Amino acid sequence: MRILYIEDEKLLAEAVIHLLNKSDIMVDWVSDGETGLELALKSNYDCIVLDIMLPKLSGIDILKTIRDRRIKTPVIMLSALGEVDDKVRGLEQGADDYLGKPFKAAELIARINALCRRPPLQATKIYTFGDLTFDANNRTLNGQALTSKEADLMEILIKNPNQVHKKSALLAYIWGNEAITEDNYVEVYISYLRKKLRELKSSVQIKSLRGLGYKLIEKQNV
Amino acid sequence: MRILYIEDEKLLAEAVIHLLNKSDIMVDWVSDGETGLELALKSNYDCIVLDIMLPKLSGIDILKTIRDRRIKTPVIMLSALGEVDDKVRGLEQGADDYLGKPFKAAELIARINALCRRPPLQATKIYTFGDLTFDANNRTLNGQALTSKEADLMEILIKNPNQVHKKSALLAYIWGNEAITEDNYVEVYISYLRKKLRELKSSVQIKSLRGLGYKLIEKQNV
DNA sequence: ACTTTTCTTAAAAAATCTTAAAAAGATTCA
DNA sequence: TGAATCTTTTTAAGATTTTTTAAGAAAAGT
Repeated sequence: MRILYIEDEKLLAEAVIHLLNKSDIMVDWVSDGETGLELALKSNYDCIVLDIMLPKLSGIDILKTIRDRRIKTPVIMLSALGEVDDKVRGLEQGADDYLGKPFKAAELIARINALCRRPPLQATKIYTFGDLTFDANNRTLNGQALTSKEADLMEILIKNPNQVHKKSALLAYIWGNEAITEDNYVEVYISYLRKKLRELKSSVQIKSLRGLGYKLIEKQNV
Repeated sequence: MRILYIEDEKLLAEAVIHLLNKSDIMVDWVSDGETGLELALKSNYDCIVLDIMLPKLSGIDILKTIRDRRIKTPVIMLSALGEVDDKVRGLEQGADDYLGKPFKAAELIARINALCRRPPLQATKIYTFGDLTFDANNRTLNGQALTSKEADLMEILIKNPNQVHKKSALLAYIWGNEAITEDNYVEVYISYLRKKLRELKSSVQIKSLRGLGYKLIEKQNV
């Protein structure tokens, strides 16, 4: 999602942009009305967040112009609390929502999401191999819950089954290459996973290759 | 829509009422401050239009009293043009809008409509999952009132049940990650919600995924 | 047979979760 | 205004689960 944010207070803008980015909202920020209007007319945003007090061209004027041009992008107006006339004029002019300053970023995010009707999306990360289904979001293996480290390990193995994963690579990936020399971490968790595979009576197993590493295979294969 | 109109100039009032009625706005008119205040406190209007110069009790006093009583009905103040002090005082006291006399009825109608227009966010937001019904407008869960933080949390969970919500995400969403590092807030409120779910004897429960977050599930599921 | 590597497990340590309850802050009502 | 009540924030003491550690058993290679 991409929004246009027209705001002249630099510090506020930076803070807000940072938080919006964290919520997967890309922000184009401009600090004066003229540039803002130009972008609003030219580009295709999912939403426009518009401060009312702006240099060169007021938020109300921008709103009026884009609505005159039949651009229906949702607009959220911002203004200092108490500037009642602005609020009224904004809504009359076709703003979709209004937020008084100061506001919580969380509320702005909620309103942007509400206006854009974007269901908070989460990529489904589900992998299968043989009779195994690993759900990386829920950290379950055929429904059975895994701990985080177990899940980390299973995710690597099942993403590339039938392929050897070096112990050092697994270690680096899961424990972060903090100069840990303890291969035993990996061995312990491989052991835990094997136990769970046995419990599930899976046809899949973890094969170890001495001196090399591990790979996920189906029992009949070698 | 029904409004209260407090105005001592009979001729003006009659003209205005006539025009408002034409726009489907029902008007209760009183001509003195005391009666006006009484009605404002007792009845439930969509909006109050309040002249400042009134016999017995001034508009400002009325406004102050009803705001002290936490009545949030939108108020539009009227006063002779140029009485800037009145305007300022009115807005300070919590008026939502201000109109100088003489005014055009059309403008008053526009402002009444603007103030009473429900922001698009408040469209009925009712979510259900299992035997739960959460009303995000009233912030009730199966009729039981939730506090605002509880409601924030429940709203996220029930919007996407059976899906893991990371603790950091919940924190960011509800507390607006303002440098708060206390994950414990989320834990505390999860605990409150669980207690209420128990009280409701709901078949829905909040499952925690250690190190990940929480999700709403039906008891039989895993 | 001997060395090295890997496997398994128990239990210690650390991290995380759950609750209760105190403290602080708001709101309501007389 | 001030007492009473409700809500939110903070703190903290267990529970519970996960991770780490460590040591002996098993397997593989030479």
